[in-house]
Amino acid sequence: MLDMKLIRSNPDWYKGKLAERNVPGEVIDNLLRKDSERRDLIVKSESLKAERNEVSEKISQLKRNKGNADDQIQRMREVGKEIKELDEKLEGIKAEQHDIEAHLPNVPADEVPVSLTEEGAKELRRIGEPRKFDFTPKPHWEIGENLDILDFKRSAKVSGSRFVYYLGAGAQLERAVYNFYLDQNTEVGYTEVLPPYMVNSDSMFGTGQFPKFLENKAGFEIKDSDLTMIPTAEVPLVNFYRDEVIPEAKLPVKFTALTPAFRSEAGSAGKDTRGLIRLHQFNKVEMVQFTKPDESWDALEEIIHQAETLLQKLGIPYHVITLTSSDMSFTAAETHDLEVWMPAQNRYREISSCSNTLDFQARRAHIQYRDENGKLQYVHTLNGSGLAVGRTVAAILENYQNEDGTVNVPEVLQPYMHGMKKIVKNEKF
RNA sequence: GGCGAGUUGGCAGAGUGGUAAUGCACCGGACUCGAAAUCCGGCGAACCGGUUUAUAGCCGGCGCGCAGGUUCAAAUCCUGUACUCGCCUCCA
Repeated sequence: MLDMKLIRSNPDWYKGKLAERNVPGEVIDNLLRKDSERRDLIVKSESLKAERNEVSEKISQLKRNKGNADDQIQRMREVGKEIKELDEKLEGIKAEQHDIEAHLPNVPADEVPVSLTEEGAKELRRIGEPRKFDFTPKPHWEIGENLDILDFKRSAKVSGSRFVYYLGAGAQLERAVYNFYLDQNTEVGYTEVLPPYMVNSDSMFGTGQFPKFLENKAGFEIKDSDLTMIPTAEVPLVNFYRDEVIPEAKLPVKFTALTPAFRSEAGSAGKDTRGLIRLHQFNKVEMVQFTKPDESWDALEEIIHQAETLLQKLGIPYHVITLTSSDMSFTAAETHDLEVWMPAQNRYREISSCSNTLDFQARRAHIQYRDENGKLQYVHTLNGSGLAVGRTVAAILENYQNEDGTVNVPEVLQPYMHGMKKIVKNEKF
């Protein structure tokens, strides 16, 4: 949520910035109109309420002295009616204003490339040489199916498209990857969390998924309940402190969690229909930080660095890009994606998204801290994948494949695989 | 799933229709070399609006889990709902 007071005092600046994210200027004009209408109503209603309080006090005195207050009561009956009418109108305007505010995305930071499409993302650096193959590298789903460590046919039967069974060494590899990630993240100061996988709609609003998520049918809501399957661990991690004041001494708070992420992938029909890239359910290790306002940009660098370290230890080539103003998630002020090299597709694919939301989520979720002057301030929240697990497995299968169809296990994962150095065909299934 | 109790300021805790006691804590002052104790005064949360250069001050609104209702007036009455605790039932 953006600060209404700031929009009120710098409307043109906000119009310009939000135009970079495809928000028409009329939306801001409309918002300002609602805002001033709302405040007019407040003034009217509150002055009547002040009068009512005053007269009620008199009525109370008269009654105590056994006087007659019929005139005043008659008058207050009218005033009461007027107040009710004004307040009903006010509620309507408030709801309309809130609806507009709830749909306004965060303002892009200065470094963000301005573009109304995803074209124009800035490449910051490229790390690791893509391997030269002396055979044609296979896509990961072929490798996985040939080795009998991935089964997309049976998942389709049991659940539908965009699900998968990992089997044997495949399941073990997935587990090795996320255990490696969790160990690495906790080693640099993140507290491991195992959060709920379903959250209520206040939480979904707090991190900025709702209301748009509902309109786009992007998530999986549980019928006849207020619960939604989490689309990312960011939701339960950030909302951990919703409606709370975090003691200053605790900041920065750093959480990491492994959770499944559930996404409907509405609107991506036909895209990445095969393999592990785009599933309704996938595992992800997430990092979340709560910081003081002046520390969040450093924290973003720290998160990206940690995500990069993971890929470097795995030995997978990647690059880091800055997303364009309109490609960022709704809540982000700036987002850097890590994309890993996928030999079979001959391109980089997203494996991590690291964002600073500044106080955008903190405002929605009411997460504050008390500064050295005792004043309440919104914290800044950040999130970054560290990393997507399924996509990591896909990247390992493709980058570490051998001509005979086997796959080498990256060295750092071998201890997590009971020393297994190579994945060979599993005949059991 | 059933029954019962609870939800009031940082904490504790009164208040069953007349507009939020009190204690601890906290802040200011007195006393003191200083502190403790004592005394005096203040403060009670966030939040919203008006005034203002001001996130200062002042004024007002709101405020007793949340949402409605009754009333001139609601922490108090009514309805719904969330959460917490206890007992029962069920269950990995």
